[in-house]
Amino acid sequence: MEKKLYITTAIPYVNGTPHIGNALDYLLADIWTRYQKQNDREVRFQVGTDEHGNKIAAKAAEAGLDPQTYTNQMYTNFELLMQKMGASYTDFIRTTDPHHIGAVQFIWQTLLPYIYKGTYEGLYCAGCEAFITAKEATNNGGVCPDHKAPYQTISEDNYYFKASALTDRVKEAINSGQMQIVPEFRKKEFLELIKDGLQDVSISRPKKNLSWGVPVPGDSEQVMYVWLDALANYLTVLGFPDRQGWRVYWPADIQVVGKDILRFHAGLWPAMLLGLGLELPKKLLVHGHVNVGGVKMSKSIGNVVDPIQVIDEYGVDAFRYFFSRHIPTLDDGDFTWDKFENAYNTELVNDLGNVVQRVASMITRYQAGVIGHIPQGEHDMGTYHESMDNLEFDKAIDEVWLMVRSLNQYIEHIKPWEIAKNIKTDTEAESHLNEVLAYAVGALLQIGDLLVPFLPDTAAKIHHIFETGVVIPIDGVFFPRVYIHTTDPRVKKA
RNA sequence: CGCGGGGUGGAGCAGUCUGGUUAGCUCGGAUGGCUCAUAACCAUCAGGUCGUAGGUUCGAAUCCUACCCCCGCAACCA
Repeated sequence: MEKKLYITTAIPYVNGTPHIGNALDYLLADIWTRYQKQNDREVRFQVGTDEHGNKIAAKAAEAGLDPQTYTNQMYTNFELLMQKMGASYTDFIRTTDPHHIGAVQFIWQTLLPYIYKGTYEGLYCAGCEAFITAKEATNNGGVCPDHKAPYQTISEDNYYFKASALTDRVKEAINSGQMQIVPEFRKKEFLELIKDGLQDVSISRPKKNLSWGVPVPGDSEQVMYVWLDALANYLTVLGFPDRQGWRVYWPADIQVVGKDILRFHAGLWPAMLLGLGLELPKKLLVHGHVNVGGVKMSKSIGNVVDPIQVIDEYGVDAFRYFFSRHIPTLDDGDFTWDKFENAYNTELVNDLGNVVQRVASMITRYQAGVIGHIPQGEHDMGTYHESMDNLEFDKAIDEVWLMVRSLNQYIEHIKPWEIAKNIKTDTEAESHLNEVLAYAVGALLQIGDLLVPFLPDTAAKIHHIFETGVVIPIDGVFFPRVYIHTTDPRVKKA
C-alpha cells in the first residue's frame, strides 16, 4: 500500500475555552495540508479534544452535570474555532469515543511488558484531589491557595510505563533524524533534557482519586492517567488497531505541537510507539508561544486574546494572514492589536487588496473587462517552495508579498493610464496596453495560487475575478479598511 | 560555572556557520511624484559606535576571550 500523508494537531483539554495556541496548531496544520493538496497529495488531517481527567469531572460537578454531558457541551467550543478558522481537517476525535477507549486499552495490554506497579509519592492537596509539583508548592508557600490547607506528602499505588528502557532507541531516532524535530534548536534542547535518560512515567491512578478516565484492563481499582490516553489519539483516530486503513497513514508525516508539550511528544510518545512496535512520526513541528506586547498571555493578567474575536472582527483570512506571516512558524511571536491592525491595513488592504482592485478597474475601464490571453506568471518561486518544505511558512508568505510589491512597481513604471490615452488612435498602444494588463493578471493569478494554503478565501476571490478572461466586477471593496482597536489616521487629519 | 535562545537605526527582523563593495528588508517619520486604485501606489531622504571591553587579521556585525543584559526551560504541566 502506498503511504498517504497524515498530519496531526495536539488535542486540547476541553476544560476551558480555545486560545490562540490551539488556533496556531490548526493554522499550521491547515497550511501544510492545503499546500500538499494543491500538489495533488492526499492528506488526512486530525484534530480532536482531550476529555478525561479530574479537572473535567470537577468542572462538570460544579455545573451539576455528569462528565460526559459536560464534555459533550464543551468540545463544540473547539469545533467552532476550527471551523471558523477554515481548518480543513478530515478527522475529529474525542477521547471519550468508544472506539478510542477500546483502542487505548488494547495499547495498554500490548505495552504490558513495559508496565510495572509502583508507588507514587508526592505533595497532595485533599481539597483539589490532585498532586502538585514541588515547584508549585514552593510558589504557594506550601499551602494550597484554593483550600488554605497545607499540602500533605502522600503515596499511592500507580502503574508505571518503563520509558527509561527505551531511552537509547528514542535518542537514536532523534539523532538520526528518523524522527526529526523542527526547528533544530528544539532538538538540541530536548536531547539535553534527556541526557540522563527518560524517566518512567506514572500512567494510572487509583480509581478513588480519578474516576473519569479509561479503566485499566485487568485492574478495576485503577484508571489511566492523562498522557497515555491522550497521545494514543493520533493512532486511534486512524482506526488503530482493528479498523482497516490506518497503516496507509501511519507514521504521521508531521505532528504539530507547541513547545510546552514537546517533551511528551518527543519522549513518552516515541517510547510508546517503540513499545508497540510501530514506526515513529517523521517530523515534529514545534511552534512557539504567542505573547502580547512581550508578555505571556495569562488569565490572571487579563491579556488573553480570543482567536474567535479576531476572526469575527476582521475575517478569517486576516486572522490567518497575521498568524502565518507575523508570528514566526518555528519561534515565539508577539501579538498586539496595534501590530495586527497595522499589518491588516497596510499589507492586506494597501498592498494586496489595492493592487487587485486597480488592475481589475483598469481592465474594466479601458477594455470593457476583457483581458485576452493571460500569460503564465513568471516569478521564480524557488524560495517559496523551499520555505514551505522547511516548514517556515512565514518566510514563504513573505515571498508572496515581494511579488505583490514588484507588481505595484511594475504598474507604476509602465503607467498603463498613459498608454490608455492613445488607444483610440493608435492600435499599437491598444495591443501594448492589453499585453501589460494581461501580464498583471498573470502575476495576480500566480499570487492567488501561492496564497491558496494561507488565505484560501482570498485566493478563491482572485481566481474568480480574473480566471475566466473577463473581469468579474468586485463586490464592494476587496479588503475594507478597519480601525477597531486603533485610531483611524484619516480622522485626525480631517 | 544547570540547559537553550537572543541583544543590529523609533518598532519588528535578515545578514554571523563559509570575515571583504556605501550593514539589507518591512512598518513607522519627512519630502517629492502619479492619478488606474481602498486618503491607496511609486521614488527619494533622515535615522544604526551591529550589547560592552579586549584580541586575531590588510580587513570583523561576522572568528577568539571575558563580561553585562533580556527571554524561555529545569520533568508527570492535558
